[in-house]
Amino acid sequence: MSEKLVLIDGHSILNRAFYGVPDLSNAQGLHTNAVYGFLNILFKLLEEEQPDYLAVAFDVHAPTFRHELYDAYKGTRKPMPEELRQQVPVMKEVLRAMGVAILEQAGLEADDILGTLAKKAESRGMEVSLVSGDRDLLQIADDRIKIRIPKTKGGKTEIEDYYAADVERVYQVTPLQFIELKALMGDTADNIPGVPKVGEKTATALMTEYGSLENIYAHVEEISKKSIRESLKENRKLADLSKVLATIRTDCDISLDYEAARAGGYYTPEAYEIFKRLEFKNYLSRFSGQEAVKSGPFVRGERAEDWEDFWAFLQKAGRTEEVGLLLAQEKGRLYGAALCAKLDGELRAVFVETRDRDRVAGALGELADKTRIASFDLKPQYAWLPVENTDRCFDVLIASYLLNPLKNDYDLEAIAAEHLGEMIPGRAETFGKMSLEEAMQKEPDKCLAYYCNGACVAKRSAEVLREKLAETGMDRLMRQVEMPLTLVLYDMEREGVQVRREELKAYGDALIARIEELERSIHEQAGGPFNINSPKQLGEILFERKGIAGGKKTKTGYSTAADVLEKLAEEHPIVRDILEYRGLTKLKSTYADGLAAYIGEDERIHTSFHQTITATGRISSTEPNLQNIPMRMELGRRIRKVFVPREGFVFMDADYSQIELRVLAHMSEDERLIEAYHMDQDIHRITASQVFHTPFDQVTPLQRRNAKAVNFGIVYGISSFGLSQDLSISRKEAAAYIEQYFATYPKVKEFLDRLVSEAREKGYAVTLFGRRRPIPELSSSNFMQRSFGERVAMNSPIQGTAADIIKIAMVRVWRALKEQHLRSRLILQVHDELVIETLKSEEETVRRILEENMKAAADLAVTLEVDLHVGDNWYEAK
DNA sequence: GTGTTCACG
DNA sequence: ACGTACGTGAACACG
Repeated sequence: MSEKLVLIDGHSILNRAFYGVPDLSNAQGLHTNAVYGFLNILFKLLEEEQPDYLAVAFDVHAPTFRHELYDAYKGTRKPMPEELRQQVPVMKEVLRAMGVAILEQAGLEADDILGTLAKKAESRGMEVSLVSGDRDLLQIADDRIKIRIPKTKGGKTEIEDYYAADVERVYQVTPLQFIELKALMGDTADNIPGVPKVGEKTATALMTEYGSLENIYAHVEEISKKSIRESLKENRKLADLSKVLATIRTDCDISLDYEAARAGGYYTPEAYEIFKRLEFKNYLSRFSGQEAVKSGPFVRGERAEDWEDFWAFLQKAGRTEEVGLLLAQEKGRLYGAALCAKLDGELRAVFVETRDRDRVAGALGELADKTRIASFDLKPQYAWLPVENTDRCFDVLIASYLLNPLKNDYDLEAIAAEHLGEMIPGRAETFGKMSLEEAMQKEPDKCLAYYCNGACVAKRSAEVLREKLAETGMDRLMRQVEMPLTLVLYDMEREGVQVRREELKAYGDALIARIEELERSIHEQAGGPFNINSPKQLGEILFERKGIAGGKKTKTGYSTAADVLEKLAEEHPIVRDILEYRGLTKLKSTYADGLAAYIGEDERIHTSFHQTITATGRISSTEPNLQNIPMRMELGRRIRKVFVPREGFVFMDADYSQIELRVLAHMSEDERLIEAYHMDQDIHRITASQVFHTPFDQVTPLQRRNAKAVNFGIVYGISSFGLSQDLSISRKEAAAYIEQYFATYPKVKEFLDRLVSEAREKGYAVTLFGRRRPIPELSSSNFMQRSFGERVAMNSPIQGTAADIIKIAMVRVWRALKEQHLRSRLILQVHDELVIETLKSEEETVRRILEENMKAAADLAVTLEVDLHVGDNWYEAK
C-alpha cells in the first residue's frame, strides 16, 4: 500500500464553508460558521481517507505578479466579507492547535503549492488527494492524484471526486486541456477574463473539435459562427493571458516537511480549549477518551444502599454552604435523587434510588431550610422540593440562559463544557432513546454516574455562573426575578385551567358541516378534488389551472398566504371560500381537536411555561400553547368560553395597556410622548392628532389606523418597507409617515438611533433591568442580516423591558396571594396579561393585589395602566 | 426534518 | 440592488 497525502486549499474550503453553513457565533460575538464548516469537511476527509500525511495551504496576500496584465484583472475581486475575514486567523489557530501543518509562502498561491507538492509526492510513489472548493485544480488530476470538491448542502457534506478519467467524462477534455478550456470560457470568480462571447458550451465544443488552443487558432477561419470567430481573432492576447492565469504551477520552489505533516494526534488539550471557546459542542465529544483532555466522570458517585445511607449523607451535606441536587424524574414521576457536597475538602456525590415522594420531599424540605441548593432546571423538581421561596436556590439552567438567551439547547453537558471546561457523559449517551424508567433498570450504573455528575456540575458551575452574572450586571435580575419566577411558573403549571370538554367538542362539531360544505364548493370550482391544505397543490390550482394572476413568491412555489389571497378574494369566489376554509380548519385542528387532547382527568389543561426559550426574555407556552388562543376574530374568540374557573371562582383578567409604547416613552424620555400618556386617552388617536396636526376629536379613522401602524412599527424597529406592507401603501408614503412621527417625537428617533449604535458597540442589547440579548447580526456585511440586527437592537430593549416588568408583577402578585393566605391562584400569563382564578369572596382583594402590583412593578415616567375584567369564563373576562 | 401558514402578544 | 416588520408554537404537507 502506498502512502497517502491529503492537501487542502485552506482559503477555498473556508470560503465554501462560510457560504454553506448558516451564520453561527459564540458568546463573544465571534463568527464561527466558516471554521465550523471547515472542520466538518476536515473530519469527514480524515474518516474517509485515513491519510498518512495532511497539510493545509493558504495564499499569502502579498502576491507577486504572474503577468504584467494580472494587476488589471485582480482589481475586480470582491473584498472578503468581514465575518469571513475574522475567521481566517481563527482557522489557522485551530489547525496549529490540532497539529496540522500549514503551508504558506509569499508569492505562491495555494493552488500552486498544492500542484507542486502533489506532483512531487506522486513521483515519490504516493497517493494524493487535493481538496478545494473550486475546479481550477482539475488540471492536476491524473490516476494517482484525485481532486476532491466538497459541497455543503443543508448541513450535509458531499464530496465530488475527480481522477483524470472523471474529468474527461464530465468535461469531455483531459485535465491538461481543462486549462485551455478555462482560458477560453474564463472564470469571473478566479479573475480569468477568457475570450468574450465564448461560454462553457462554445469552449467545450471548440476544445473537443480542435484539441488545443494552438490548434483552434490554426483553424480559426473554419469556425462557422462569425461572432465567435471574430472574437477569437480579436482576443488572441487575452486568450494567451488567460491560459497563463489558468495554469497552476507544478514547479514551485517549495517542499513538504513530511514529519510536520504526519497525520494524527489532532485532539490536543489546546484544540479542546479553542473548540470550547468557539462553542463547537458537537466536536467536543471527539476528544473524549483522549488522555490529553480532562474528562468526566469527575466524581465517582456513590450509591446509597438504603435510605438511611442517603439520609446520613444529606445530614452532613446540610451543614455545608451549598449542595448540588439533581432529581431523577420524568413526566412527573420520581426515580431517584443525587446530592453533591464538599465534605472535608472533597467533592462527593451520592445517589439514592427511590420513588417515595413524601420521604424525599420531607428530606429535601429540611435540607432547603439549612443550606443553599444549586440545581439544573428546578421547575419540575419543586414537586419533591418544597420551598416557600427561592432565596437559597440557584438554577444553572436559568443562569446560562440569562448569559446567552440565543442558544437553543441548554443541557448539563453544555453547561459543564462552557462554564467548567469539562466533558461529562451526556444524557443522550447515558439513556439513548430509553425512557428513564427503562434506563434505571437496564443501566443503573450509568444513571448513577449521570445524576451524580449532574448534581456536581450544578454545584460547581453555580459558583462560576454567579460570578458571571455579577460581572454582567444580571445578578439582581437572576435573584429577584428569574429565580422566584421558576417557583411561580411551577405553581401555575400545577394549577392548570379547567376546560369544558363537551363544550369544546360541540364547538368543533359545529365547524364540521361548514368545512365540508366549503370543501365541496372549492373542489367544484377547481374542477376536481385536491388537498386544499397543501400550499403546493393549492398554488397550482389557483395560479395555473384557474389562471389567476398572483405571481410567485416563495422558494418552493406560489405563495398562498392570507395577505396574498385577500387581494384576490374580491374577484374570485373560490379564494373567498379558501380563506374561510383555512380559518375554520385552523380552529378545528389546532384549537378544538388540539386542545381536547390535553384535557386531563382533572378536567384541566396543564400547559408548560418555558423560561429559557425566547431571545427577548418573554415566557413561552407549549403542550398546549395557551398564549395564542384566538382573540381577534369573534368565531375563534368563542373558544375562550370553554376555559372556565372552578366552582365558586371567577376569572380575573388583567392586562397592561400599551405597555411597550409606555416603555418606549419612558426609555426615550420624549416629553411629548410622555405627556401623551398623561392625557389618559386612546394613544393611537393622540398620536394621529399630534403627527397629522389634527385636533384630537377630528382625527379620522384612517388617520388613527395609520398612526397605530406606525406605533407598532416603532416597537418592531421601524422600516419604511415593513410599514408600507402593513398599510398597503407605497414605501415613499410610509417613509413620510415615519418622518412625520420622528419630527413629532424627536427624542424617540434619537433613542432608537442610540439603541442601535450602543448595541453595535457592545454586541448586545440591554433592557431597563439589565437583561441582555447578543446581536451578532449587527456586524454582518449582508445588508439584510445587518438590517435585521438593527431592528432587533431597537425592539429587544422594548419587548424585553416589558417582559421584565410583567415577570416582576407575576412574582409580586404570587407572593401577595400567598402571604395573605388567599385561595385565588395565578394560572395564566399571556405576555402583557395575567389571569387569576379568583375565589368569589376574594374578588376585591385580588383586584387590589393585581392593580397595585402590576402598576408598581416598575417606576416609569409614565404610569402603567391596567385593564381588568371579571367573568365566568375567559371570553367574558377579557 | 424543513417550509408554509396562521394563531397570539 | 439587496428583500424585511418584533417575539413565539402547532398543524400540515412533503421529500
